[in-house]
This record gives sequence, structure tokens and C-alpha cells, in this order.
Amino acid sequence: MPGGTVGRRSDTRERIQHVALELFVEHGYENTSLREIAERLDVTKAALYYHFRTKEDIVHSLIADLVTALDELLDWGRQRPSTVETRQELLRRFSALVADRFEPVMHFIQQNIPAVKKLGVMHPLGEKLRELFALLCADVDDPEAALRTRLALVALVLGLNPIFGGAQATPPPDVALDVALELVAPRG
Amino acid sequence: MPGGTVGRRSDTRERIQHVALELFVEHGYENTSLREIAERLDVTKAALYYHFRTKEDIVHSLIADLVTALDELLDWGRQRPSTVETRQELLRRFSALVADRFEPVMHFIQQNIPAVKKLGVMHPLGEKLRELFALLCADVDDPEAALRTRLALVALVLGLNPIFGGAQATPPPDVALDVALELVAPRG
DNA sequence: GTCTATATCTCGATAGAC
DNA sequence: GTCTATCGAGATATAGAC
Repeated sequence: MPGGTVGRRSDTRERIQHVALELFVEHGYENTSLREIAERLDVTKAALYYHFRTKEDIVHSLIADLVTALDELLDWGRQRPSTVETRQELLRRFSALVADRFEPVMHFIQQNIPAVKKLGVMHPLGEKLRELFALLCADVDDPEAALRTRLALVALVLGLNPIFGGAQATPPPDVALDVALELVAPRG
Repeated sequence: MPGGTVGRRSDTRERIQHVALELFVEHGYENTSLREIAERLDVTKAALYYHFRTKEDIVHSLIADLVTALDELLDWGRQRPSTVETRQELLRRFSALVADRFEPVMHFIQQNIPAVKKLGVMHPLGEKLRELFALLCADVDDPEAALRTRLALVALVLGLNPIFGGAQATPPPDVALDVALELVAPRG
């Protein structure tokens, strides 16, 4: 049962996901062949096809986990009053989510937009991010405040961006969080 | 004289650059074949090879123009006193540069990091951006202020980013500039 | 579940005529 | 400067044995 949730006879599927993501981040999706993935795992290409129907399916499985996690975050946020505290807690949880589990995937997505678009995973992911943004922007109509809210989200993943993020040393996560929290706070 | 600066007998070279960049932005560098570029120009692949030695060379030529423009901006900035006014004017000029001439290239770079890295154009470009960042950060040691400075630059190109930029309507350039200017201003 | 072997395709790049 | 024709490499994906 390759696609099954339980009944694991081995952890090969997870190892494929891990190694594939590693290589996608290193060299990009299109520059990573199934041969490379198989070699790093010390199996053959054909073995990969037992666990994933296509190369694209590997990406789908990676993004799906992220979308699920974002959905849980949104569930929490939806049933909370729309206050500054809620918004800041949303940022904290998003920050923790990225730092703890999804830094590689976010890294991958940010740097491989054409691939992500082509695979059609942009729409489900975009929806979640749009909703997160909407929660963070409740009661805000000022376009400048809206842009600051967007930048707050960007601040939390900026370390992953080699253009403006990697231009110098990566800021510690707590610094990024402080700046982000300030950006969504009402102006003084 | 394919690589020549003057002596133009036709504008094919520029048309290739334009169409190639267009497709690179649309579908990504790796998903754009020379066949597609040639078809959209209504010539054959072989014709492209008269003007550019390789596919990578097309990208090199596109980035080179950006690096030159950034260098001119830096030349101006270097021989100015390190004041808040200078920094804000640097942001204004950078914003104008992007909006007027380099929006497609910035778009392309942001979304095709693996390709840009592989072609080795990241280093010259990264140097310029690092220096721009250094000019904007003069006299600043506070890591939070440094991060805000980075976010100011990001704000100016955020509209090109489909993850956090395209999550909703793109902010008008003047709004982005206002927010950016505020981010590098001393805190109140 | 993993292997060997292979089919099929598309790409970047070149040769040489005009 | 642009064409036709083609080469060789490397990619995804499949077939079938074990």
C-alpha cells in the first residue's frame, strides 16, 4: 500500500520525501533528476516509482503536509476574537510552524515558483496564505498597513531568501518575530 | 558582429532578449525551450545560436544590464554623505529603476533562484545588492533596524512575488515606496 | 519492494547550404 | 543572418523478473 497512511512496512517513502526535498532545495526541482534522488538513497529509479507515481507526486505530497498544517492554524485563528493579540499569536504560531517543520518546504517553494505553478499546487496553498493574510488584516483598510502586514509574514521567511535574505547574515528567528510583531501592531 | 555594441543591422538580438525574458517569467527558465523562444519569434532555433552562444548566455546578457544599472546607482550613493536623506533617495532611485526598466528581470530572478545560481550570475549580482544594503545600513548596528532595512528593499519588489505579493492585489508603487521610506527612517 | 533493461521523448547544440 | 537536418545526452516513465 504505497499511498497508505498506516500499515508501514518500511520508512522508504518518508526517506524519499526527505532526500528529494533536500535536493530540490539544493539544486532546484528541474535540476534534480530521479536518478540523483535514487543514488543518494542508494536505490534505483524504479524503486521510487513504487512509492510515487510521478516526480510531480513527490512535490504534491510535500506541499500537502504544509497545507494541512496551515489549515489547522487557520482553524485556531478563525474561532478567536479579531484582536491585536490574536494576530500576534498567529504570527508566533506561523513562525514556529516554519522554524520547526516547514523551513525546507518554504525554502523550496520560494525558489521554485515556476515548478510549483506548473504542478498546480499554487492554488490550494495560495488560498491558505490568502486566508492567513485576511485574518491578520481584519479591520485594516489602510493599504500601507496591509503592506506592512505582508512584510511581517515575509520577515518570518526572509532568511530563506537568497536575494534579499542571504545578502548578509541571516537574522535570528526571535529578531524576525519581534520585527514582524511590530509591523502588525497599531502605529504609534 | 553578434556581440557587437554598435553596427546593428537588425534588432533581432534585442527581440530575442525580450521574448526570452517574457517566457522565462511566464514558465520559468528550465521550462522554456529554445524551440519555444524561436517559435514565438517566428524564426528557427539555429537563428538564436547566431546571436547567443548558449541558452545561458541569454540570461547572462539580461543580468548584465541590471548589474550595470545597480553599479551606477551605487556610484551615486558612494559619493554622498551617509544621511537619512541619502538613504531615502537611494530607495527612491532603486524603486524607479525597478519600475521603469527592470521589473521583468527582477521578477525572473526572484522566481528562478536555482537557475540563477547555477549560471553563476548570483555572485556579481549579490555583490551589488550587498553593497546597496550596506549603504542603506550605514551607522546601523541594531539587528532589528537591519532587518527593517532589508524589508524596505523587499517592499519595493514584493508585488512581483506570487507567494506573499500575489496573495492579494498588488500595492501601488507609491504605497510601497512610502512604507519602504518609513522602514529606513529612525524610529520615533 | 526492489531490481535490470529499455522505450520514448525532448532538449541544447552543431554542420553546412543558401 | 537564417535555414534544414541531425547528433548525442539525459530525462521521465514502464515492463517484467525476482
